[in-house]
Amino acid sequence: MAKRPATERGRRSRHRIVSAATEVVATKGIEGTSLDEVCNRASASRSQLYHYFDDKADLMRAVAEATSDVVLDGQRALFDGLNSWSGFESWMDALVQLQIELDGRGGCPIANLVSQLGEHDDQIRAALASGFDRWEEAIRSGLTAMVANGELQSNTDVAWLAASTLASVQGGLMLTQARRDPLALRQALEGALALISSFRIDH
Amino acid sequence: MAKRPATERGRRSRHRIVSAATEVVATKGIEGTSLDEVCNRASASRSQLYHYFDDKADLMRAVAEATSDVVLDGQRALFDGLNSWSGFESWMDALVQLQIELDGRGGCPIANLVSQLGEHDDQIRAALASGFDRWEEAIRSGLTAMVANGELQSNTDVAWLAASTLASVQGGLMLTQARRDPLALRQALEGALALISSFRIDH
DNA sequence: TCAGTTCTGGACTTGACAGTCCAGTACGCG
DNA sequence: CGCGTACTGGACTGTCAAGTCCAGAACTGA
Repeated sequence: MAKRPATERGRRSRHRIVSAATEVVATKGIEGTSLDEVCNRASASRSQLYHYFDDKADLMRAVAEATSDVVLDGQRALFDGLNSWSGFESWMDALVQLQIELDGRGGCPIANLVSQLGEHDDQIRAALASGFDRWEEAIRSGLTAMVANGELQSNTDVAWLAASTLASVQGGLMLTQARRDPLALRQALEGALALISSFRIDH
Repeated sequence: MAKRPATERGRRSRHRIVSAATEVVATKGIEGTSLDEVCNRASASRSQLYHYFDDKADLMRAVAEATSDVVLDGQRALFDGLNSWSGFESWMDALVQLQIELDGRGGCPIANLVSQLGEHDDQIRAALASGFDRWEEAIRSGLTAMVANGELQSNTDVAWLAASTLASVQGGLMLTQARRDPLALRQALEGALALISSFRIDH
């Protein structure tokens, strides 16, 4: 049975393993990740890994949560600006800019895990879905603020608009990954922005 | 070296293998697919497989092409109707309906392969990208027809609108797969439809 | 019919990986 | 200090998958 670490040293060991596994999985996928490689990268041994995790699937659950956290934490500052039109523009520009720097490689780490799981592990799927939920919630709360401060019409269906916007992000990333061309993401986000703008109030 | 089949029997054998592999990959993913299982399902032996394909990666290239074909052929009839507003509605309804029947499972088979490959095999990636290109082209050509027959404004940027629409489809499928809830796809497609409708000409 | 090619069967080799085991070391606490 | 618990090292095992090999069957065309 997997043990929660009880000491500071144990916590650090577990964290090293999860971080290493998250990195390897991000580049090689779940099935392509061997526990040997994780252990090497984490400077840990097999028994340490099996001390903290039941098996590979258990480790992958931790990886799924860590991946969601990394993706969302990386946008935290931008999320805070989503309560204005220019904040949305900044957020989307940053997403496109990142893809340009990555040369269209990688896609969305959360989405990659969803695809790789297939319909295999329901717990992991739920963890990833919760990552999407938090992402959508950040968008929705920004839109709600824009309704409140009079930038968007008061009858705007923010839940729907947030869901649709996140879908544009995800689809744009997928197409960009397939084509190695950030243009697809840009087009998708311009679409999302145009849709939001149709609810804008002119001043 | 992989041989193209020279006889009818050979063509049938090769086709059986590709079809079996495509099915297995669709449910278990690339890494989760063993050649033994493919051979069993195709009622073929290992040497048959290696007679027609260099190695697993070579087989997966064929699977990627077959997967794109299956996905696009399944929408062929609906694509033909994309030259009208109601055709778009029918197409999107069919996509949502399919996800309802599948209980939100599976996602887009092309997208799944893109994610699973990571940045591993460039030939396969290109084959999948070409699948997306054909898909986008079908949408674009429908939009172009709608401009021509006066349903959309003549200055509509159909290339952008098609790209954005396909992104909504893909993102909607991804979120639906993660959440096991077709609502996400519906919301995404309603967003895409609302964007298209903003270029509509009232009659 | 008969030679040459295409195709097929399945055993075999090799390597990699998940998971086990147990002995040993560090740490916390009385 | 010394006892018990938390943690660590790394060798070991069993399983499974990719890819090889070669003999033999089926087909083709003359």
